Amino acid sequence: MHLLVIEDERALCETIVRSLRRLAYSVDYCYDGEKALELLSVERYDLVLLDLNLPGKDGMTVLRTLRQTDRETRVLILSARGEVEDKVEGLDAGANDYLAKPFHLAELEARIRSLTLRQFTQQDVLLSCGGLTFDTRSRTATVNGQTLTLTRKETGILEYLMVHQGRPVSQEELMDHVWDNSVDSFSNSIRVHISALRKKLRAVLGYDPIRNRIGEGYLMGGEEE
Amino acid sequence: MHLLVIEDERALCETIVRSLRRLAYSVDYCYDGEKALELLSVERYDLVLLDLNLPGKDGMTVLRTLRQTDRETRVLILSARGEVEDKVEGLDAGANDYLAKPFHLAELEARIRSLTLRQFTQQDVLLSCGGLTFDTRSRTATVNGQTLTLTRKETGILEYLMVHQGRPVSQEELMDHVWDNSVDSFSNSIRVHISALRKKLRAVLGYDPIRNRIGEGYLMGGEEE
DNA sequence: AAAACTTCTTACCCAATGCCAACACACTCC
DNA sequence: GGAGTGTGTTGGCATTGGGTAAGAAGTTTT
Repeated sequence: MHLLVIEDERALCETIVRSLRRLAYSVDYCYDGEKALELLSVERYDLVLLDLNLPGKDGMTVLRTLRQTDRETRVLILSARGEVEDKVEGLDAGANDYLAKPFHLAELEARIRSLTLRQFTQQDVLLSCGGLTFDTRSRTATVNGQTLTLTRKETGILEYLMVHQGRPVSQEELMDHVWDNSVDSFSNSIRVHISALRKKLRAVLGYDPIRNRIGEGYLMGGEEE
Repeated sequence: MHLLVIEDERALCETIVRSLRRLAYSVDYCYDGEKALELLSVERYDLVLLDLNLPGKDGMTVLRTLRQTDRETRVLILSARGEVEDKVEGLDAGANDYLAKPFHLAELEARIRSLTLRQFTQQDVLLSCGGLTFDTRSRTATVNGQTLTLTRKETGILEYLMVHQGRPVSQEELMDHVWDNSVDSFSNSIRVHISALRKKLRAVLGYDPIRNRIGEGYLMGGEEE
């Protein structure tokens, strides 16, 4: 874990840094806002401990500037100002926590643990193949920025094929994964949907990215020809 | 946003619930730990406000039990016990924040915003999409300065869609997050509220910012076509 | 307790979607 | 080449999902 401590009271700063380093965190620190922004623009921190009363650019300015470009880095405000309005302002400006001075190191450390533990974040997974891109979060397919309008089944088929790129997928397998309730497999509805999907893809891509291997199934990706 | 308040002091519980509902949150509540665990095993909440001093199973037990199976749901502890050791214990047991009583509603609300919003979205207090802005602080929607008058459900739906911009949100998901008590999903009340919301938005924006993808859900933001 | 507003239910409409049948095509094996 | 099997395409039709209006049933406000 890489932390940054921004605190102009040297003694306090050193106390914090020392105790965090003892806990095996990797800690940078600085005493003013300018330096802080400089560090923040170069390094990537997991968590920033930010004092509000800083010489030069004050803490709120640092926070707002940071948040213009970076929403991800966690920020814990440390401030002598413990009024409700200050807390509300700090949190609404994008801080993840607000601890009023004076505080106990034990509490600070507990809050740091809580903030650095958080796993996630669910980022969009982009599948791509040829000029085709599929965003699994918004469940849309795009070809150089242009969104395709696909029906539900078409979307489901395309997603499944793109997830399993390079491997032939049998009709039966598609039935099982794209259809809710196993329908009788004598129907040719899959072929109908594949057909519609191909038509749309061909219209935009200029070629058909879905290949068929007789008896095996449908296949996207894999080697080129 | 779907919240659960667990607090045995009836008066306080009601105060909190009422003030949150006024902000158009969907709020469930209960007075003891057993009931809480029951609710938590059935419903899916965005955030849980947890008192520690509960009859029956106490708050820490509830938290630990929850965390055995669910690391995702956010928990904010509200406690009369403000000692450092209590805070450390609560946070280390998996709470995401700890607020000592007595507290100001304004601070509670700010911390709720911090915990519910930043989990999903990159944005802070103001969510925007098209010409539409949603202020998560006052929980009101505006179009170039003009405030829309929305009902509670409309506000809840709009907020949820705006927080999850770029992703289709199913009717079922809306049911879970905007409605307090799960209603049978055969009802089309969602469609009715969506219809009303769209009418209001259309009147002011001149277009409908809510798109529908049949079988998938409703969608705001994302690319244009 | 009436008034005003919000929410839910019912009912009906329309359009998007998926299914089927029928047929065309391609490949393989003889 | 012909028979057989697997696949592609099309258009019609039934179904489903979603939109809206109107009124009933709750809520909150006055």
